[in-house]
Amino acid sequence: MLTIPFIRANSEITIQGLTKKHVANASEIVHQLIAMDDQRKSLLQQAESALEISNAAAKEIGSLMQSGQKELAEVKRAETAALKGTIREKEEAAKAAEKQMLDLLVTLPNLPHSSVPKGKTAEENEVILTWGSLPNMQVDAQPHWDLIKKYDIIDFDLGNKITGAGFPVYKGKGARLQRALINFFLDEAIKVGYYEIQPPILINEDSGFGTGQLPDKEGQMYVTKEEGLFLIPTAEVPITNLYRDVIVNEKELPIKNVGHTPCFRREAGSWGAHVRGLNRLHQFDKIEIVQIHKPETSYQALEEMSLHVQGLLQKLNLHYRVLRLCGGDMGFASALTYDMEVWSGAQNRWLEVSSVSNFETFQANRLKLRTKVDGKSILCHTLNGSALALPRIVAALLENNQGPDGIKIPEILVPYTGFTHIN
RNA sequence: AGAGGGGUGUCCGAGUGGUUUAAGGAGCACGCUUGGAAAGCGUGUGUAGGUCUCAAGCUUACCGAGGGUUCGAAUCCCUUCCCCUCUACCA
Repeated sequence: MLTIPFIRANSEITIQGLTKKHVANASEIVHQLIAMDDQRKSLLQQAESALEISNAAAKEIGSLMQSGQKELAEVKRAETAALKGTIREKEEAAKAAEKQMLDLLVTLPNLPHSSVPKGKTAEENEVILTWGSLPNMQVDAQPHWDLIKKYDIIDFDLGNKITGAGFPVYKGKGARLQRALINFFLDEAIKVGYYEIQPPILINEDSGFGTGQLPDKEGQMYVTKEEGLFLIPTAEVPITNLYRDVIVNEKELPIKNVGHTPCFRREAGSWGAHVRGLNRLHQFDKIEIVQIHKPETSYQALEEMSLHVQGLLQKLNLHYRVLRLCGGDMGFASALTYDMEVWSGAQNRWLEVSSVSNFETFQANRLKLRTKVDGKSILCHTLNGSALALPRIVAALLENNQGPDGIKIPEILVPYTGFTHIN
């Protein structure tokens, strides 16, 4: 969430930023917000000055009662009783004005970083680097949805039976490959200083608000019927919310956390030709890295996180590219996002496997996540990234490494899997 | 899940309708003292909003959260969350 003082002081920058993110009527909205804030302030002042009078009178009545001057106290009481209505009225009006303003404010996305390219669709994302080269594919190379059947390692039909579409069952070497990837990714993160967290995978409404899923995107999350808890769409939500309503000691920054969780996405309405097999699921596993920084170090951290993710892909010897997302393709809360895509040899297309973002103060403002610098409390910057999401990595590994003697496991994973081939 | 007891500032802890402007203690910071330190003494010590050119000051809210009663609520009432003890259940 953007802050009102920022918007007031930088209304032109705000309008330009929102326009880059393709918010319609940005200028109108910004001016409306400022007017609403003026209204809120004025009402608040009126309520507070009435309260001040009433507080003073109450105190006076108190001391009159104590000294036995009951009659004088009664007179005073009758006088102040009349104030009650005014106070209530003004307070309610101020609260309503504030709510109206916040309701509008929460609908605004974060402002993009200056390096974010203009553009509306995924085609306009900027490719900033490509690593490796196209895998040598045999002529009859099969897509992963055929390979998983051939080797009986991932079973969609069983998933359909026990749950529904998009909930695969991993079996035998398929299950062990999952476990190997999870441990590999966690170990690599821990090696470079991340602290492992195992969070709950159900979260409450406050947490959903804190990281920007609520209000608005509840349609993308599963909810429990009795408690109204949400199944997490990513570990970002619980791990970042660990710091909700926290003033972090400056010395503890930066904070670097990593966690593995299953992720649940309803993906309502997004099924189609390009989402076969492991390309898009309702439940999948992901290792997420989360960092909390002082403002001046967050962009350096973003680059470091991007390099960490790239290092994982290089160790797995996957041909990949890095994109800088354009204004229209970026997430709601992000100021700058890099997407990593791996080449899927049999589908002949790039698959997004990671998204690394700096949210600057956007989440921190919702979370009330602050630190103190020179005695003043300031909002922290939050960042996160997938390092990595499993299904599309599995898809690419299966497709790119298939051969006559089965699927070759990348060397670095063999100590984790305990086998060299799936066959 | 049932019965009972709780939730107060950085921490401990007092406080059941009116100088509470949240006592007292500890911690922390600064100062005095000291050869240096400790002890001692003194001062300060939260968050958010408003007012203000800045600062100071003034002011409003905050005693788990939300609502209510009252001229006045940490204190009374309602709702809700969390913690502890016992019982039940369970991995």
